[in-house]
Amino acid sequence: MFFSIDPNNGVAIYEQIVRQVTFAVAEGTLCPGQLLPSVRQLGQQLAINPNTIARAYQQLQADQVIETLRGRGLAVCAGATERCRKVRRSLIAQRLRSVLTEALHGGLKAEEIEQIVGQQLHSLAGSVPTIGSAPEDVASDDAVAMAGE
Amino acid sequence: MFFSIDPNNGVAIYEQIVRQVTFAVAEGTLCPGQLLPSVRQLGQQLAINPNTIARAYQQLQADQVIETLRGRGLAVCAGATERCRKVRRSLIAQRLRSVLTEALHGGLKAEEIEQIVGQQLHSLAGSVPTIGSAPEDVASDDAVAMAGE
Amino acid sequence: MFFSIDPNNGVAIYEQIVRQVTFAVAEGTLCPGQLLPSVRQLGQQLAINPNTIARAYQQLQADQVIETLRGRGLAVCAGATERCRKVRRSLIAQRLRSVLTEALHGGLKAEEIEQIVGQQLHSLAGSVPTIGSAPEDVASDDAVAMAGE
Amino acid sequence: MFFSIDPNNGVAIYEQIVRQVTFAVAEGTLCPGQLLPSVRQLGQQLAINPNTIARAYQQLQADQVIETLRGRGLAVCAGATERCRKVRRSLIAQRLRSVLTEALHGGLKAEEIEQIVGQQLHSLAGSVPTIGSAPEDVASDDAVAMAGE
DNA sequence: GTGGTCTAGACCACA
DNA sequence: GTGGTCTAGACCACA
Repeated sequence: MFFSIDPNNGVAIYEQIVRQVTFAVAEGTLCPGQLLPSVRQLGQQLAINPNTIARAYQQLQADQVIETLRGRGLAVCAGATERCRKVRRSLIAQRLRSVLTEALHGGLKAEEIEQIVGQQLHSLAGSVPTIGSAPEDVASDDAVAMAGE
Repeated sequence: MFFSIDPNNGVAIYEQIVRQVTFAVAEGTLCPGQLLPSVRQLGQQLAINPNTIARAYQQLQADQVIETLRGRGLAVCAGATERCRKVRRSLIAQRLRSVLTEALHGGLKAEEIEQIVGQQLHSLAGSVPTIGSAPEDVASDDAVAMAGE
Repeated sequence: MFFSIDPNNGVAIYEQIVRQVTFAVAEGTLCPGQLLPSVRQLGQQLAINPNTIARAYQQLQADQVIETLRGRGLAVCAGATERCRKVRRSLIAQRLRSVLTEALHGGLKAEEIEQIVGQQLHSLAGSVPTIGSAPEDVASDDAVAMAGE
Repeated sequence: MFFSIDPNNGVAIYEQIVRQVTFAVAEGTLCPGQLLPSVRQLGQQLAINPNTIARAYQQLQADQVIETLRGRGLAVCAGATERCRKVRRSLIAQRLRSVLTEALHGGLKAEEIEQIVGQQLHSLAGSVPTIGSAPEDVASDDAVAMAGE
């Protein structure tokens, strides 16, 4: 499990961790029953205060993505994979809609936007380590939510 | 000039104003020499504290998008249109890249992402009154979210 | 709004605050739209660190009991009264069941327990300031649980 | 002697063990002189770390419920039955009063609470293996407290 | 003034 | 060793 945290991108650090864990579970990089890195360990690895990690883990517990095994650590919940897949799609769709709205609102034309998207997907596709992503349920948009903003 | 501010989308309010003014200039809704609404007036219109508006205007001055006309208010700078066009594309591209990176990183496949983008552009294209915009988010995608940006 | 916090009763302080706010909303002592005491103010009043208050308020936000009014404070959500009534009953029923189970399990007879309950209700009824409690929905047991004990 | 431990009910595990042993002695399931299961044995039976069992046994010794028989293990003290009866009633009464106070404080009416108690006693009475409970001394409330929650 | 986030460091229950 | 909770103090955006 790798994290890439950017403390200055406007998204709270704990939130970035929540999203990345959620995505890792959705993708199968983290499987039900598997232990997460400990609060202290991950804090050290990311050079982030353990309390911040703990806060992310707290939210992931509220989201029923992970659960505590007393004295042993935090493990991915049973059934979390499915839940995280839905949440992942919802989170991405939400951010996308926000950007697309701004772009259209700002006067960019749909074709132009699609072109930018296409370009970026191509240039990113190579560099992003797309670990054999499990097949996705393309069905409903933004089905569920683990916790409201 | 219409603004649509979402206090809960993670982007600071003053930043949203900066972006929307920039986009309006890029688009030609606001032309060089044209006066902006006063801090108080806009504050009242958006039901936002004037301090927040003032802060946005400060940054727009620093960005050389607007300038003070002594005793008359703030007006769009000469040459701002061109500058804002570049900035607009850059701002959008930047946000897009950020979302796309997260999506790919999170295991979504490029095709899937393009599909979501296509869907959303279609559903938004109708509702977003490009130029002289007004009503916002019509579609009901993304019911809830676990954690918004 | 009065709080009575016992730092040593085994229930986390922030949890006690969450419960008491929830109950106050259920009871109508706190009404939708009403502002809560500020984090710093309540912290001082209870001689508790403001961060602990903030944590309670965070959970109450996740529970959709309160919401932030940017820069102004935290206010009770619309619709929270109904929600809190259900939660209140559920929280009490949950604790009661836990005690009753222990009592029966430990060999006390049902009659004996009911007698103790009756005695205590009588002796407590006088001292507890039961502010005209709104009528209760006696429907389903343990409907929801916003916050487990 | 059977234990039912709930790791998530807010009461520390060692505390649950202390209470259940106390209750078993009160009830006569455990009699003076009788040996308790060893730390290791009980730890294995409950899938709990032996350290936790040991801590519970330590407290039971401090409470004069059990004592070490050199080389043979831990046995119920003489006179413990009587003592545990009082403690049992006190512990239950204490927890009950705590819940009832919260309930009244939270605006539930006495009738409503008694109704919930009645319902739950009926539904639990069947499932809880009430081992021939010894007659109880219904005298004083909250006589002693060996171990606070 | 308000809440939101983060750091640093402490103590507890449990393994 | 593990997570959970709490304190103390800082900086930020917003009113």
